[in-house]
Amino acid sequence: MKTLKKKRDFQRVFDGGRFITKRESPIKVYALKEGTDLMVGIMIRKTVINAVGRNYTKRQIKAIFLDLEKEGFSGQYILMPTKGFVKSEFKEKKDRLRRILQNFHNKQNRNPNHRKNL
RNA sequence: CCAGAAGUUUGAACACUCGCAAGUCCUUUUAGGACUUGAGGAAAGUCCGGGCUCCAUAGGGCAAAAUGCUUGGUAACACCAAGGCGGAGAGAUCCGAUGGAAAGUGCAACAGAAAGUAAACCGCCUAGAUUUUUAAUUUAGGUAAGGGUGAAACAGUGAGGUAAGAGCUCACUUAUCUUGUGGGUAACCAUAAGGUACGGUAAACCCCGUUUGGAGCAAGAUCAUGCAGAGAAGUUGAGGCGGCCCGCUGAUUCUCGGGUAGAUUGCUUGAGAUUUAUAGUGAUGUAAAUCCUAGAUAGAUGAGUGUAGAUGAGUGCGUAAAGCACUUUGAACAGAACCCGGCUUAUAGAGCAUCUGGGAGC
RNA sequence: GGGCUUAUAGUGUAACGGAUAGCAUACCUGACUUCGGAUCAGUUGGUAGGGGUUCGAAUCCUCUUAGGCCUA
Repeated sequence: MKTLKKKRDFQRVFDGGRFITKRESPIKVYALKEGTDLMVGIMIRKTVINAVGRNYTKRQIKAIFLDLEKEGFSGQYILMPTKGFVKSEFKEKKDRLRRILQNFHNKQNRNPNHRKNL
């Protein structure tokens, strides 16, 4: 797992990718299916929580994505957590993120077949 | 035992799995392995003061700003200690931007007669006039003792004195000034004599004393990468010393357009830490020994699970308190970014030692 | 890193240290109307939070909180 650091990395994801979560979801995820590596960028607003909390969520998300990498996920993601996500438990966070990524991957794999059938 | 006051220390343990940064070593070679180390008392706010770097070795004047009892401490301070004075409290103790109002200017709503070189509303007294004549009205004076207003009204009490009164006089008291004496380094305190009764506000302007050159690690130094030049001013002094003038310096500077934006250093050995001795009421100083203890760069220093578990809540036993058992909950404020000394603000809980008042027992 | 500045009713704004903190609009109540709007009458609601100076503070000083702007 690697982290997105430079401004141009973020810009590339924003240009090529799209939102894969619903509007009322507590965490917003921007995704781009590209390459075999798993890359994550994290954006937390200053108004959401103080510096200690921001670092804490960042570490938790890193730990979650390390596990997800072992399960075989790939792609480039930008995460934007809100207050609801930050205050939830570790297990909730992990389940939610895994579900989001699974949905995204299933759609990516299914869509070409779907078109052929039509 | 209850109620308070003030100080200081600490501020989340163990095991397993996975993972981050720096350094050292090893293997193989630019990846992997082993070992060691890795966030606070406030790292925060950025409110003061310094170090360090560049600009004159940081110079003079004006302006501006800060500060304001005394002595000491310190690299320095708007910090700290001890003391003086004033205020709060029954006390331990706490609070104080605490120089000058007799250099000048201003301000004081409402109320009140009057808010400052003054003042007569009611009242008191004297004289005259009129009338309804031991009284009332009115005119001219005297009067700050009494009333009422206000946050604040030119000293308080008593006696004498007087037409009535008044520091007008006297005694004691209060405040303050001058001089002397004694104590204290000093702020100041005590006391004697003589004078005075001169209001408040400077966190209003102001006056007086003291202090302050500017910029900030994106300071500054070095190496790479990249591009395209054009115009204007300038040794008859551009620009700089970021408020202005003097003074100093002495060749580049400005505008438009184009281009690159990576790395090294500064960077952690320091007004350092710990222990002991010693000087001092204390802040703090001195000496010796030992130790080296984060240096990231969108920002590392951890994540999960389990054990144990402060505290809170509930239930049961118990007359009640204390206590015991079971269930559940599962730990405050907060993240270094050049470095130090303070201040301020946030902070669950735990420990240590001290003082005051009250109650009960011996 | 270094400076400056703001906070007044739901909203937009006034206010010399002395007011019961003003004005507009919105909200609410009543009248008018068959009903609604417009109109008329009336009510509610506020100095960002602590502490100090002063007889008296929205105003002066100071700390905190939340914004905004300039600059390197």
